[in-house]
Amino acid sequence: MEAKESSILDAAEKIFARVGFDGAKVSDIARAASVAEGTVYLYYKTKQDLLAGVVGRFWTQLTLGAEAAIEPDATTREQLEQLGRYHLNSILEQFEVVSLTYRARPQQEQDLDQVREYVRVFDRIAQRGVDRDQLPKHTPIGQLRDVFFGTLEFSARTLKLRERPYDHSVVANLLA
Amino acid sequence: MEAKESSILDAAEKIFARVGFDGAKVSDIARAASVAEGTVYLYYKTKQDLLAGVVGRFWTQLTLGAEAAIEPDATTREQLEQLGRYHLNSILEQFEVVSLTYRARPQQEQDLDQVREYVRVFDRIAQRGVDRDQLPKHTPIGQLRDVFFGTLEFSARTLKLRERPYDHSVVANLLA
DNA sequence: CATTTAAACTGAGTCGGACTCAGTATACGG
DNA sequence: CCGTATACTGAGTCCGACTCAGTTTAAATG
Repeated sequence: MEAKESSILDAAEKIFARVGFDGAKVSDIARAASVAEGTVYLYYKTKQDLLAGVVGRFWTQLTLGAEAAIEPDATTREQLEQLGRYHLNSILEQFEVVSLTYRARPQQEQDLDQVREYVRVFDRIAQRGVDRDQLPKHTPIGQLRDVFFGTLEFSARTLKLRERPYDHSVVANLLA
Repeated sequence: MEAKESSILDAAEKIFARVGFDGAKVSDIARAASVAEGTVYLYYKTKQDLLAGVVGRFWTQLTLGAEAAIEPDATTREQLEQLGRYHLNSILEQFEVVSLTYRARPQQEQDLDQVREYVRVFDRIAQRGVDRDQLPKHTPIGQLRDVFFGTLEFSARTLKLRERPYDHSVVANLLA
């Protein structure tokens, strides 16, 4: 990815986050990226495509951050707590960008590949937990994953909508 | 709500569900409702407003259905299973309409009032469970609610995106 | 009933913003 | 340098959300 393209993505992310997908004009994004409107369309076929680019990059970076936040030598339980805290903190801090994910096209497989990649971080921790007998032999990892991310995502939305301060006990309680 | 208005909502729901919010033209919705385009705007200020109408009605009906699906004399545990099954079945069956909820404006308080009303069905069951000693005295109902709906919502998305058949064990396992 | 007045409805026209593409600038090999 | 390809530009096109002057329907009054 060359400089011009990520400059477009930067501008798009900033403006989408500020005024939302519908409120953003491609012409404004182009100006913020110091580029002509037509240039945006050289890199992204449509505005919707540009959104997919922003969202994809975000989740890719989140995956990298998550992997960095997990201590390889910690117990499975500790690792899950680390991931949970990292996840909740991240989506609360960057709630506007996360919200843009809902505007991606779920029927377009490719649009959500990076989200799947991110979710696999959980799967790897859990699988390793089973392998080294820190989780029961037949733990239903898929269902556990749904509980984990589902709860955190729903909690985050609730917290944001109510403007309540973040209750740090959520992660700890969830694992109990 | 007079006949013309619900005819507009019916048409909008059908077309939004089929082609999505962006793919739907107000003129098509108007024709499907046997009404002029301008008439739609007498009832709803904007297309976004029309969406809020569709989504609001959906959740209101879901609340009624949920209340009907719960046996007043059952144990708390049974009631939660009933609600869980009803919820998961409903959102899987009407996934397209549920998805429209994500296009509502979360910052507009009023847009999500009916969703909050629906969620309160859970709170009432849990509160009653505490009152009649079927749940521990200091059960954190709010967090339990996040786990409950969060997990089901995330599971439903996972199931839909993977086109897997619905695994009925999710609800049972969740409560265990 | 006829008549006035208000309310509901209509759809051709306006307007804004996503997207196009003919033309211009820049890079690069010979 | 020149020729050619590649990157970029932004004025113009097109489409669909939204408006509003005009028309129809309904209600109120005598």
